[in-house]
Amino acid sequence: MFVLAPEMTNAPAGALSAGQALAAQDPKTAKRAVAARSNGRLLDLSAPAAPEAELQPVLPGEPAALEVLRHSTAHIMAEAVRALFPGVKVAIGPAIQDGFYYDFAYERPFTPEDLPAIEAKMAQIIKGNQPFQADSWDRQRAREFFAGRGEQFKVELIDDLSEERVGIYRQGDFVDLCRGPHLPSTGRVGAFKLLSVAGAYWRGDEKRPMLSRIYGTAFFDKKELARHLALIEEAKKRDHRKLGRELELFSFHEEIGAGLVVWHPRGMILRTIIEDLERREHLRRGYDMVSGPQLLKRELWERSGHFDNYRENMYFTQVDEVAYGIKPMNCLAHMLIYKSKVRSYRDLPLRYFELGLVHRHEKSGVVHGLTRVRAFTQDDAHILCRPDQVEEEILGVMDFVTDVMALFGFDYTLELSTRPEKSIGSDQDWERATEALSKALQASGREYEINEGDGAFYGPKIDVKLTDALKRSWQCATIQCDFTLPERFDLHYVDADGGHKRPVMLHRVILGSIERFIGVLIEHYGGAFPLWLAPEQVRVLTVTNRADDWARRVQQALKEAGIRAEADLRNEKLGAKVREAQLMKVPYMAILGDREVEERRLTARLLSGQNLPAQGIKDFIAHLKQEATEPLMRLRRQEASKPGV
RNA sequence: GCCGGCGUAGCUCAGGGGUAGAGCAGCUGAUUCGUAAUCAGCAGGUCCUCGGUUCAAAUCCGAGCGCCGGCUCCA
Repeated sequence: MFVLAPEMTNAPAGALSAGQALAAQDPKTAKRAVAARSNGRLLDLSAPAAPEAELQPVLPGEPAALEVLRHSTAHIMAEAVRALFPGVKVAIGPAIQDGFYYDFAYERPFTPEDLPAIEAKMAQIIKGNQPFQADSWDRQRAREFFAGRGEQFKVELIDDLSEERVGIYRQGDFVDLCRGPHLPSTGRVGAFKLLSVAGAYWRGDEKRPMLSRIYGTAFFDKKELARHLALIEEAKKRDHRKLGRELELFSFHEEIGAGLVVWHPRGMILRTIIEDLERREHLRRGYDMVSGPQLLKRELWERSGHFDNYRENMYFTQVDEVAYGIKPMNCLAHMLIYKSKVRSYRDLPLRYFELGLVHRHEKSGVVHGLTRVRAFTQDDAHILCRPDQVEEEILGVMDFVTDVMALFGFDYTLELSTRPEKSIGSDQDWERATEALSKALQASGREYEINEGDGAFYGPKIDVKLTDALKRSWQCATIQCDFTLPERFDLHYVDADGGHKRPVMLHRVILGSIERFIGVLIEHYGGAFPLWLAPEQVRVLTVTNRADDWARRVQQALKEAGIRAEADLRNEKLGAKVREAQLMKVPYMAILGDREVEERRLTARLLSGQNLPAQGIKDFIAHLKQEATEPLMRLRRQEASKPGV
C-alpha cells in the first residue's frame, strides 16, 4: 500500500488553498467549482493560493470544467481496471473532444463484455467520494516508484520529461503521473459511460506495442449525458452508409472490392447536379476544363517524386513491358498541358480544372463508407502563376471556398500545414511557399491554426475543415503551394524582360473528393436534401386509380418543366404511398384524388406533413422553380440584375 | 497494415454439431380505400469463400475476402 509523501503540494498548514480563497470570495460559487484559474493557469482547489494572484473558479458549464471532469474520470477508470485486472499496466489517459480514454497493456485485449464490470467498479469509486490528492515528486523518486510497480510506460514518460519535479495524483490506492488538475474528489463525477474498446499503438507509433484502449465519456449531470448519447444515436440515424442504402444512392460490393463505390441512379443524379454546378462556377471564375488519362508511365511518376514519396499509395501495372502507374493525383497531365507551348507572363495565371478520378491504395483498415475510399473524384485544379500572383490566387480560391461552403450551409475553420519529414524541394522554396500561404491567410482576416509537419510532400498547404449540422468537422478543401514540381518539370514562362522564369503551381480542391463530400452532405442533411439537390423532387400520389390519367399528365408536365418527378400509381392506400415517399425523403408529394381530378388541380404535401392549398400545375411548377433554384445561381441572378452592372 | 468485434433471404435480425426461421421488401389475388404500413396466398437461402476436424459443420478450428469500432494515414 502506498503511503502519502511528506512533501504534499496541498496548501501548507496556515496558508489558504485555492478552494478556501474562492470560498472567502463567494462561498456559494466556490462550492460548485471543480478547479481554480489563476493567471490563465488551471489549479487544483487544494493547491496553495498565491495571495497576490487573481483567482477565478472553474465552474461546470465551461469547457475547461468538462475537461477536468473527464480527465478525472479517466483516472477513476484506470483505478477500476487495476482493481479488476491485476497485472494490468497503465499508459496514458487524457480527456478528448467528447470524453476520455485510457490505454492499458494487459495479457489480453479488453472486450465490450468487460465494460459493465468496469463501470460498476467505477460507480463504487465515485460513491466512495475519495479525494484526488496532488503531489510533486522529484523525477528520480517517481521513476523508481513506477519502475518498482513495473509501469514501464510511466517510466518512459518520466524519462521524456525535462522537469526536475513531476506531478503525481492519488485517489484511493491509484497513483498516477499527471499534470492535473483534477476534481476535488471522485464523487463530483455526475454521470459517465464507457463506450467502446479499441486497439491503439503506444504513442501512436505502429512500430510500438499495441495497447488496449477504453473510450468513455462523462458529464456533470445525467441529463447532459443522456443528451450526448441521444446525439450519438442521431448521428447513427444519419450515417451516410445506412442512408446511402436506404435512399438507393450508392452501394459497395465485396465482389468489386473494398473502398470502391457503385453509384445508383439516385446517387448519380446528385453527383451530376454538384458536378454541373462545379463546372459552371469554375468557368465563371476563369478556370479552363482539362482532362488527363488514368494511366501514366511510371517514369513520369519517378520524375515528379510521386514514386519516391507516394508509392505505397499507388497502383502499378505493366503494359507491353512498360511500367505504368494509375494516377493518385491529377497534376502531371496538367503540367504537360502547360509545357505544350511557350507561355508568356501575359498568359498567367492559367487555371486548369479537372473532375479527375484518382485511385489511392488506402490501408485495408481505414476504408470507410464514402468518406475514405480507394477511388474518388477530385474537383481538382492547378493554378500556374507568376510568383507575384500567388497571394491573389490563393485569396481567389479562398473566396471560392467561402461561396461554396455558404451554399451548403457549412461553417469552416482553416489550418496551415508545414513541411513534413518525407518531402522534396529546397528549404528556401518551402520557406517561400509557407510564407505565401500565411500571408494570404492573414490577408483573408480569418483565424487559422498551424499544423507543424502536416504538409504534402511537395509543399505546404491550407486545409479547410468544414463543420456539419452535428458539429463534426471534415477535411474537404485544400490549397497547396508548390515550387518543386515546376522545377522538376522545368516549367517556365517568358517574362516581360524576355527572360525565362519559373512559374509557381498551386494545387487546390474545393469540395475535395466528390465522394466524401456527398457522404458529408448526406449526414449534414440527414438524407433530406434541399429541393435543388433532391434526387426525386416530387412524387405524384393517387388516391384511387380514377386519378391515374391526371397523375400521368401532372408528372409529364413536371418533367417537361425540368423537375425530377415520379408517380406512384400502385393500387395502395394513400397512407402507404405517403409513408414510402416520406421514407425516401421526397421533398414534395402531389396528391391527386377525385377532388383534384375534378378541378384539374393537385394538393402538395411537404415532408413536414404540411399541405399547401390545392393549386393548378402552372402555379405548382412556378413554386418549385422558385425554391429549386440552386442558391449560387440565385445569388448570381441578383447580382446581374443590380443597376449599373 | 495492426488490435478487437462481426458476416444467416433484397433489408433488419433470431437460431447455434443432426441438415434453416421471423418481420419488412418481392410476386399473385382480392380490396378503389384522402395524408407514415389493407388483407390473404406464394416464392425466396452455396447460412461470406476456401480448407480442416467429425458418422454428420451454418454451428468447432485455420486461412482469405468483406463490414464495424479504433490506431496510423488522409481528399
